[in-house]
Amino acid sequence: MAKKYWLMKSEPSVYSIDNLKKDKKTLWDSIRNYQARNFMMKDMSLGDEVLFYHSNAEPPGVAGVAKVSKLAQVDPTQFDKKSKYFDAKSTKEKPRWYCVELQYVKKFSNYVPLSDIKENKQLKNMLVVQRGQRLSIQPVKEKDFQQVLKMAQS
DNA sequence: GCCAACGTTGGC
DNA sequence: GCCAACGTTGGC
Repeated sequence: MAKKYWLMKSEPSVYSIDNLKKDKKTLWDSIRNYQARNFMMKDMSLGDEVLFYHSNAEPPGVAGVAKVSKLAQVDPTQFDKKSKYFDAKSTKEKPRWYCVELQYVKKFSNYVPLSDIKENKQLKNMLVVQRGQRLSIQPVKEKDFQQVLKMAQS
């Protein structure tokens, strides 16, 4: 299967590219949105590359690259009563939430702020620049992915 | 199954 | 901190 590309948002005050760099790998848990979950469950493959996006950051933007290192598995936080992501409607027999594991690839030496992506006409179709687009996991076209990499190098 | 109310996201 | 956009919930 051809490699696919994604953009995944994280608030750096919660989990940033530096956390991932230190951890090497992380479970992308706590996703409680069906569309985002379905991307992880149905569409992601091993080796898919991910733009690591810092949301609610100053400024918001793409901070680096990760890749999918494990396919979707049951999200453990849904069974943790102490977690804010606990879901009483989910059962072990039929878990509701799944998540993939991401592996650190690189942190951009040049952070790519959202404002630069918005100014780049070639990227005007990227979902992240569309108004009101809140989905925390988004598919990205290969040429858009490559363009963001280029911006991170310039 | 409609839709109003409410909660959350996330840029500004 | 504001608020627009969108998802979810729950009454009917």
